[in-house]
Amino acid sequence: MPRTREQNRRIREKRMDQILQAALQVYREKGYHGTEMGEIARRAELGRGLVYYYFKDKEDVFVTLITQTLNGWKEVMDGIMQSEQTVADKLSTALIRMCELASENPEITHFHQTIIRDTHVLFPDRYKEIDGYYEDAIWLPLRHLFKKGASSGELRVSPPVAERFYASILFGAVQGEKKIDRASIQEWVDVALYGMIQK
Amino acid sequence: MPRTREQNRRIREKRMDQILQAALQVYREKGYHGTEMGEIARRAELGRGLVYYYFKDKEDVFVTLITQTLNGWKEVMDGIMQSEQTVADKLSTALIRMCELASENPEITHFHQTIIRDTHVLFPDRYKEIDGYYEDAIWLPLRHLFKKGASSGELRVSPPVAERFYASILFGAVQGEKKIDRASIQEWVDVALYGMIQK
Amino acid sequence: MPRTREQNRRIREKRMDQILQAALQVYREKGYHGTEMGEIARRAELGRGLVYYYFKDKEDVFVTLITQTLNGWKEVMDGIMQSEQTVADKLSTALIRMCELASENPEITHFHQTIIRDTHVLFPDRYKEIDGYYEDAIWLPLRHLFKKGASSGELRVSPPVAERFYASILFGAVQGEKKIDRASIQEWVDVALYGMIQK
Amino acid sequence: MPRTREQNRRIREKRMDQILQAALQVYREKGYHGTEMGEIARRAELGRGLVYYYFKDKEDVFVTLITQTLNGWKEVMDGIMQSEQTVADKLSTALIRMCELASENPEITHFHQTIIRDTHVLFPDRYKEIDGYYEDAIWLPLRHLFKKGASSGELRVSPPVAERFYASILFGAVQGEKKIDRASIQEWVDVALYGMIQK
DNA sequence: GATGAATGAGTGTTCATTCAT
DNA sequence: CATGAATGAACACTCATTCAT
Repeated sequence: MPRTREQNRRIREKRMDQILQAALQVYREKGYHGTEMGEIARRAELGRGLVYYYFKDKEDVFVTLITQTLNGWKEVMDGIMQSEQTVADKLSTALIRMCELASENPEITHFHQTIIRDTHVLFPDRYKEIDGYYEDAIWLPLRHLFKKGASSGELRVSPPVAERFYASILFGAVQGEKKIDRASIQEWVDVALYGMIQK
Repeated sequence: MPRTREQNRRIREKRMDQILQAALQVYREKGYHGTEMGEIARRAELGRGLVYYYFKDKEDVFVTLITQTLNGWKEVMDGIMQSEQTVADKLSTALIRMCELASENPEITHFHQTIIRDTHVLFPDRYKEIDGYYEDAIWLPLRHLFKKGASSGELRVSPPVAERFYASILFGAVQGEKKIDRASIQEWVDVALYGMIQK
Repeated sequence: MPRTREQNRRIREKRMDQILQAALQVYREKGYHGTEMGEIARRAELGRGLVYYYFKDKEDVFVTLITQTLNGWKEVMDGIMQSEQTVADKLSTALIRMCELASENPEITHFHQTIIRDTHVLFPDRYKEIDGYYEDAIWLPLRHLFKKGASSGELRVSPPVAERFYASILFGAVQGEKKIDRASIQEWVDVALYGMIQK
Repeated sequence: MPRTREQNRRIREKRMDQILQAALQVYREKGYHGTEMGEIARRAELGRGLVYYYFKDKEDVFVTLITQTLNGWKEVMDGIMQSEQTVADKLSTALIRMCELASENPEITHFHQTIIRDTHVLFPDRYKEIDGYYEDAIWLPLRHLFKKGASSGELRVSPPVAERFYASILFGAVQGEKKIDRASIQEWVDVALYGMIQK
C-alpha cells in the first residue's frame, strides 16, 4: 500500500529541513565552497542523492536557505511597520528586534551576513532576484521610515546615510564569532540611535 | 650578459606587484574561489608558472596582499596615536583617515572587508597569524583608546561595545558596490561619534 | 474483494503497453541514454516503482519493445514467403510491405533503425540474442530469396551485395525526421529494383 | 628557457590528434555515452585534465572529430564537382570515391554514420550547425546534380528520391562491422545506379 | 627569470535501481 | 498491484600545482 499524500508531505518537509540545517552547519564551518554536497548529506544522515531529490543543486539549497529565513524576518518587519509608533520608535523597535533575532540565531545571521556579500559571485544569474528579497523584506520598509523621519525632522541624517548607518549597526550586531549578548543589545541600540536621532 | 642584482630586484618588485594587482582585480569580480591562478597570470600578462616563482601558492598571493596593505595602514594609525590629541579627537581623526583611505582605495577595502570574514575558512593554518596582523595594525591601538576614553569618561560606552561599534562604522563606509563619497565622510563620522561621545 | 485472474491479466497488459509506449515516445526525443526510467513512469502516468514491477530493468523495457514489434514483422514476412510469386515479385512485395509498415509506424521504425546499430553497445550480454531475432524475422527469409534469385539469374548481384543493398533501401525509407510518404513508396522501390539511371 | 612558439604549436597539434584518435577508438567500442573522458585520456596516454586543456568538453571533442573529417570530404566532393563530366558520371565518381573513403576509414565512417543520427539528442544546441556542415560538404553539391540530372533526363527519379536513395547507398557501404571491400565497390555502385533486377 | 604543457585529486550532479509502506 | 522516497555508483569537469624546456 503506498504512503498517503499527507505522509509523503510530512516526510518531504522533514527531509528538506534536515538538509537545510545540515547545510547551515557546514557552511558555518567551511564557507560556501568548502561545503560539499556529500558533507551536507552525511550531516543530515541521508544519502547523497536525496539532497538532489529535494533541491535542484547546491545553489538551490542555499538560495532556499536565504529566502526561507527572509520570509520570517519580513513578517517581523511588517508587524513593526504596521504598528502605531513614531518613526524613531519604529526604527528603535526594528533594530532591537532584528538584533534579538540575530542574537538568538547566530548561525543563520552569520550565514546571511556572509552570503549576502557574495551573492553576485556565487549566483550570478539569480543575484538580482535575491537582492530583491532582501529589499522587500528589510530595506524597502526601512527606507520608507528614513524618508519620513528626515522630512519630519525626527532624523538628523539624510536617508542614504541613515540607511548605510542602520545597515552597519545591524551587521555589527554579529561579528565573526562574537554575537552580541542579549543584555548588551539595549546599549548597542542606544549608541546607534543617539547619534542618529535629533535631540 | 647577466642582469645586475639591482636590475633583478627591480624586475622582482615589478612582477610581484603586477601579480598582486591582477589578483586584486579578479578577486573583486569573482571572489576567492572564483579567482584562478591562471586568470591571475593572464591579467598580469605573465606566464602561469611565474606566479609560482614569486609566490609559494594561491594562499601566499592573498596573504601577501593582506599584509602589504596592513603595513600602510599601520603607519597611518601609529602616526595618529603618537599625536597630541584627546581620545575623542584621535578616534575621530582615525575614523576619518580610515574612511578616506577606504574611499580612495575601494578595491583593496572591499578585499579586506570580505576576506577578513573568511580567513579561518580560507587559511585555516594561518588565520591566527593573519588576525594578529589586523590586531597589531588597527585594533590594539584603538582598544587602548577605548579603554582610556572609558575610564576618563570621554566615551559613554564600554570598551567592548565601543570596539564593535567602531568596527561597524568602519565596515559600513564601504558597502558592496557603494563606497562613501569624500563629501559625506564628515557626516558619516559625525553620526557615528555623536552617539558614541559623551556630551 | 480481490481482483479476478482475468482482471489482473488485463491490467497487466494495459500497464505494460502504457510503459512501452511511453518508452518509445521518450526514446524518440532523447535517445536511449536520455530516456530516464522516471520519465517513462511519468509519461505512462504510473509510479516509478511500477515500471520495475513489470520489467526487470531498463534493458528489459527496450528489448521487449524490440521483440514485440519483430513478432509482427515476422508474420508479414512469413506470409509473403509462403505466397506463390517469383523471387523478384516476392522481393518487391516484401520491400513495399516493409516500407508501408515503416511509413505507418515511423516511431517504431525510427526506434529499430537507431537501436539496431547500438545493440552491442547497449546490451552487450544480449546482443547476439537480439540480432538473432532480426535474423529470424527478416534476414533469413530474404537471404533465401537472394540465393535463389542469384542462381536462377533473376538477380544481377551476388547474394551478399543484394542483402546489403536491400537493407540500405529498407533503412533509407525512413531517414531521420523524413519518412517516405505512401505515394512515393512505389517510386522508391522501383529505383531500388531498377536502378537510378535511365538506360 | 621557455619552448618556442613553434615547438608549442607542434606539441598542441600532436596532442589534439592523439586525443581525437583515442576518442574515435573508444567510441567505436562503447558509443558516445560509453566513452568516458578518462578512458580517452588513458588511451591517448595522457593525463585526464589534458583532454580538457585542449577541448572544452566531451561535446567539443566529438564535434571537432565531425568537422575535421568533413573538411577532408568536402575537398574531395568539390574536386569532383568542378571536373568535366556528365551528371551521371559525377554521381558515379562521387559514389565510388565516397565508398572508397568509407572503406579506407571504417572507423571514422562508422563514427559519422552513427553520430549523425544522434546529433540532435547529443548536441541539442549545436545540431543545426553540425547538420549545416554535412549539408555544405556533401548534400548541397549532390542536390545540385540531382536537379540537373532530373531536368536533363539523365536521372529517372525525382531529386528528393534521388537524394534519399544516394544517402541510403552511401550509408549502406559500411554497415555495422561489415565494411564493403574494395573489390566489391564497383558492383555496389553498379547496383545502385542500374538497379538490382536484371532486365 | 620565464613559459605553458601536463597532472590528478576533488567535487557537483545524474540516474538506474531498491524498498518501506 | 502501486507509490515515491531513498540510495550510491559512476562520470563530467575544474583548478591548484608541477616541471621540462
